[in-house]
Parts: sequence; structure tokens; C-alpha cells
Amino acid sequence: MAIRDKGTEQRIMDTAKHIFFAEGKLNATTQDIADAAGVSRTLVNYYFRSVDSLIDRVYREAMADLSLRLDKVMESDAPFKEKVAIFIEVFAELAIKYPYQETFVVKDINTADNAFTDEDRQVKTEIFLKQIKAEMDAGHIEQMNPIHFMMNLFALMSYPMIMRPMFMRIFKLDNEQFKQLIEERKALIFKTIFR
Amino acid sequence: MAIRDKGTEQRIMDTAKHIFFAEGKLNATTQDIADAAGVSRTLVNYYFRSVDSLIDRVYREAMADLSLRLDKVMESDAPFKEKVAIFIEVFAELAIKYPYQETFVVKDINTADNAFTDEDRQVKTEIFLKQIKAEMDAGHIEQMNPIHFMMNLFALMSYPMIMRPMFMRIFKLDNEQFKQLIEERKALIFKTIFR
DNA sequence: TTTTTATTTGACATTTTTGTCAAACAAATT
DNA sequence: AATTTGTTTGACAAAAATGTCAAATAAAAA
Repeated sequence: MAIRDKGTEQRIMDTAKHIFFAEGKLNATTQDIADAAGVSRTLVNYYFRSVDSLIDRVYREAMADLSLRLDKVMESDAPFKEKVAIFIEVFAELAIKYPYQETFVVKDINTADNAFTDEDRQVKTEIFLKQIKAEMDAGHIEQMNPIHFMMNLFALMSYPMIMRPMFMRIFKLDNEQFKQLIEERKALIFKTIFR
Repeated sequence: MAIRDKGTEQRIMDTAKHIFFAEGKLNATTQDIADAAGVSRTLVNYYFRSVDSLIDRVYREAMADLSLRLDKVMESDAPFKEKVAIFIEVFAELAIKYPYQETFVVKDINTADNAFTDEDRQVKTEIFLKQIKAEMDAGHIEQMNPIHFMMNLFALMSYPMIMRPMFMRIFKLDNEQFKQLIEERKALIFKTIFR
């Protein structure tokens, strides 16, 4: 899959990410990852000590990537509506590169001591909530608890991706048709949340 | 846990459901289930042959329960808006009884040969989609692909439940506050999807 | 009561996955 | 060139989970 050879450690990480988030193999073993990376399984332990800590690092890198992109939008001076539009775009892109990333998060959201919600994230979220509140007070959005606005935004974009296999079966859609629907949703979501 | 003693087989089933869907222990072992049901693990194999087939039956029962309730609404002669309101109510109740049921579905949605979307479900979905279309043509809802309407409905209700632990952390909410938000959402979702 | 059938368990075997260690190998340092 | 350091592997051990079987027990049928 054309993973660049920038040191064995990084190659293992990238392979793990690909298997988990792109291929959606939620139960991949260290052997699966080692095989796909073309190294011995022992190396996974050498570099990462244990599966748990490997997965932990995979998470952190993925979250850091996403945070970086989202924060740049959130903290920018762009008009609010534009921010939201970019937000949606970022999620749509993620859905193409790593369609199973959120599924993976759901799977581990309870079990793990997943500290991938740090203090920093909470602070940045709070700032964004204040911006939403300001838009409401300015009469641009319907008045509600700003948390609902954020939940709605995430939900409308992410849920169809997470439930993709189910939706495809229940609505009898093929890959092309589903992709088309997701594309349509970008504009639809925008309209929906700005009433 | 007050699970009625209606034969050992059913008790094991109910216990499994409770552990998976109510307690959210996605990785519970047969031993965990047997212990909680107060029987030897061998009995799980005696009645269900294998874990896979136990889980399969747990799924089918859960889906059958939900389908029963949803279909009764879908196929009723109630006005459309009322149907949707009941729909939302059913999901809210499910979220209380089995907060992790959907999380479990997400986890297994890819892996399993999960045939819990049968022909019957597809047919009933199609009928509901036609009703939605009729409402759009009557000018009660904004024109769009009816699939989007259904996706929106599910997404707005279910996603916050699935991501509950994450939302609680990121928004610094306790159980009571979260429950309150979900309660608020019922009316909010109704308003949102009917523009 | 005897016999058959169904239920239940403990002990054991198998499978799957993970973790460790010594030794081989390569690269860098002295 | 010799030595130290870092990388890689195969072989082995341990852990975790599932599955099987014969025997004990209880319940039903004869």
C-alpha cells in the first residue's frame, strides 16, 4: 500500500493505522500487523512493548492529526458559517482516508483508559461553544444549549459513516451510491443545522 | 440483578444481554457470562454450542424486540409526525434500558456475517421511505432523498448515546446532566428534522 | 422401581494471542 | 580491528479464551 520506509517503528505505526482505520479490521492481531508491515512480530514488542501501548500510540497520533486540522479552523478568524463548512469538509475527507477510525473509537470508548480527551481539548471545545452561543445571541442560529449544536453537527456527519454497512444493506445501496449520498449530505447538513 | 428464572437457557441469554447491552462489557467472556448467570461455563456450550452462536442469538432477540416496536409504529395509521415522535420515544427508552446496544452493533457491524438485516426489514423500510416521500410532496417536509431524512433521524438520536463517554468528558458532564440533555433532545430533534 | 432422558459440572485439551529471551546480525564508535 | 550499541529474528513460555468429554445428578417415562 505504498507506505514510506521512514524507519521500522514508523512503518509499524502506519501499517497498524491502515489496518485498523482504513481496512476496518478491528480485531487485527500483532501478527497481522507484523505480517502487513513485513517484519517479525517480535519487533512490535521491541518498539512498542505491548499491544496496548501500540494501540494507545496509534490513537494519540490519529487524534493529534485530527485535532490539528480542527483546531486550525476553530481558532481562525473565518466567519462562523465558513468554519462549520470546513468542519464538515474535514470530516468528509477523514471518512475517505480512514472510514473506520470512528468505529474504532466507539469500540474502545468504554474499555480503555483512553485519555485521548485531554485538558487542552476541553478548553478548545469551550471556546468553540462560546462562539456558537454568540451566533445564537446574534440571531444567526436557533437558541439552544450550544452542546446540542455540536452534537448535531458531529452526529449528522459521523453516524452514517459508522453505520455504513448497515445503511448499505437496509437501503440496498452500492459503494458508488453511498459515496454519492455522503457527498449530498455536506450541503444538506449545512442547511439543516442553520435551519 | 433480578433476572427471572424461566429455564437456564433463557437465563443465560438474559444475562448475556444484560452484560453486553446494559453494562457495556463488549469483551465479556463466556466465563463472565456463566459467572453472572450463576452456572458453569460448560452450560453455555451445552445450550448454545459456541460463543458465536450465542452472540448471534442475543442479536436476533434484541433486533426482534426493537423491530416489533418500530414496525408497530411504522405500520400504524397514526399521522406521520406522531409516528416520528413515537420513534424518537422508542429510541430514548432503549437508551435507558440498553445504553450500549448500539455500541455493540457498531463493534460487530463489519466482522460478523451479521444477517440481522433481513429481506423483511428492507421491505418495511421501503414502505416507510414512501411515506416520507409523500410527506415531502405534501409540503410538510423539505424535499430531499428520503434516505437522508431517515439517516438524520437515527443519527441525531443515536450518535450521542454511542459517543456518550466521550461527550461526557469533552463537555464535562455528569450522568444527571447527560440524561437531562438526552431528554431535551427529543423535542429538539423533532423541531430540527421538521425544519 | 427401573430405565431412559435431560441437565449440570469438573477436568482436560485446543486454539489464539501475547510476551520474553538469547543469539544472530548490522551499524556505528573507539 | 575491536568493541559497543542498536536492530532483528526464531524458539520458547505464558496467558486468555474456547471447546469437549466422561461422569455425576436430577427429572421424566416405562
